[in-house]
Amino acid sequence: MSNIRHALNVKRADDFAQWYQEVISAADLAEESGVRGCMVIKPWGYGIWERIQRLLDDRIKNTGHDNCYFPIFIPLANFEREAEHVDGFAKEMAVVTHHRLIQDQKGKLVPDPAAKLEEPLVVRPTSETIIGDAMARWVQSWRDLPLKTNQWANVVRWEMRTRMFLRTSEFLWQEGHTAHADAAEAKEHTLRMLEVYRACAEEDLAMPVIAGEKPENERFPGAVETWSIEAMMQDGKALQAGTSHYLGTNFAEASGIRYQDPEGSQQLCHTTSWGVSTRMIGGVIMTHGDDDGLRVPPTIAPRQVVILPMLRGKEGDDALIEYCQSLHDQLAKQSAFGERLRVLLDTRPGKAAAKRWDYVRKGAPVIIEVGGRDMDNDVVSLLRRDQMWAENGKPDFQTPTREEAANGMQELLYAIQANLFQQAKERRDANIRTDITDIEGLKEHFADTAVHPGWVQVAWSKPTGADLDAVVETLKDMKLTVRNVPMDDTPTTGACIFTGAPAVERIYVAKAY
RNA sequence: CGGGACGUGGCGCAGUCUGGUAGCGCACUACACUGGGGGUGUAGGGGCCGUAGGUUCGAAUCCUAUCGUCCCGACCA
Repeated sequence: MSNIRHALNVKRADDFAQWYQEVISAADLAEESGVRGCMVIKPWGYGIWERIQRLLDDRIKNTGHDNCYFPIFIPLANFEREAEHVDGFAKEMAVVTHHRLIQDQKGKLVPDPAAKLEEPLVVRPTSETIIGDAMARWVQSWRDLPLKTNQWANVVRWEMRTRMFLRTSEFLWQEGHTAHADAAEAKEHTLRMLEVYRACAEEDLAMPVIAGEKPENERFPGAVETWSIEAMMQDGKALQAGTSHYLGTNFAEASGIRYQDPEGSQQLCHTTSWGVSTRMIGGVIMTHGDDDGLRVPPTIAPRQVVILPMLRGKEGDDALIEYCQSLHDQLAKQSAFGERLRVLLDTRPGKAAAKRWDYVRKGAPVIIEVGGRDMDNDVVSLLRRDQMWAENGKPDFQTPTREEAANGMQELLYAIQANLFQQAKERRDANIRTDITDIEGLKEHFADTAVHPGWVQVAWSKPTGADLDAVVETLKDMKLTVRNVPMDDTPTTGACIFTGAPAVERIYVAKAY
């Protein structure tokens, strides 16, 4: 046990925040950019994002959406139209005020006063307003509805405190925007996209989530309802991994999105918006990472299988590479999860044993090392990243024949995917308490640092306004937040843990990212 | 944005208090040895010490400003 020499210097149990950063650098996912709050996403990290994009984009297309692209700059006046929206975002906006630079007396480049924009442009923090404008043009008749669009884009929110992938000033995301004829259809669509996110998180990212409705205080600025998927990280904190909003007619009114109904009268559209971002990658790290680095689920791994020939820089290398190449080709012809296998044969000079640890840290699901002796016996040495340590504290290499390795790969990848999900789900379920019925109990539970705090689901009366503010304040003192009310929540009885009034539903309470 | 810490070769650090012009480990390069495993040895390459001013004969070291990073808080779809 303790004689295992892990690939990272920091252990999750010792310092989770530092471990998180260590994984990002050790797995070569991203690095600092020198620009406050902005990061450089490196090939392995971006490769994971591309995988998520591909899989989610398919799901979005399959639910009837087409991709568009809207400008990164939004006229200030345009942004001003929805009051709550402005309140929510005004304090974190990047603003463009000039369109030219000139050199001052000292030779420094400064904005040219003569090139000041008459109306400043804001860098989009989200695109409801500018897409609303387009929708107002595109929608005339009830026959134009529903209008279902999506865009993949970057957005900017001037964050006070940033953390790689979890909260950066600039981040990449997908934002869907739809317009519907009535509330029922729009609400139904909001939930449909929430379900798409749930499926994407659980099936593609192997990250179990709770899908549910956000309480009033956590709503998106300008939304009537906000729904989310919440994932539990290994330190017990909750991560909001995706949101879906029913916007009512708020943005339709602001942008004039109207249609003529079959009877000939003008009606306001009901709109929705929903998004997931590169934050998902932070979720993958904190869901699947271990003391040896990242573990990437096969569905989103840029490379699912890495083959490392044990080269010696001598004659014999060529035959070994040929042997590995044939394994590579055999694997690359196969499929799993409805796609061709992604296999890397790494023939760069260097020791296989040394390179192995790079891929362990990156979390490649399957690592295959092949030496001369393997070749002679027509076998390979195969390491499963999701269960890589043997009893003796050494990497647990299996030695199937080349045929067995090739023929069993699809099944192996399915098994790894399932195992990662299972591990995460068991850990989450083991860390949810549902038996706490008073504030004191809540305090005790979260004060005891010896116990993994996780989440607590409590009965509550769904307070609003000032009553809700009081609840939020109470929780804040304990560094807790209300997360969401799960969709499959059954009617509850008893008293609200906060107000004492009759409870109407059960909500998750947790520390959060 | 408030409090704290920090910024020295790719990474991790020492040197800063007591100014004299840069060092260690890992990584990297070459060669040799080794050869089922993150190996060993020898020899090398790489840094105007975040940036800009200032004090001084002389600044990584002292002063000022500024940029960036981390932690705590406030804030946050």
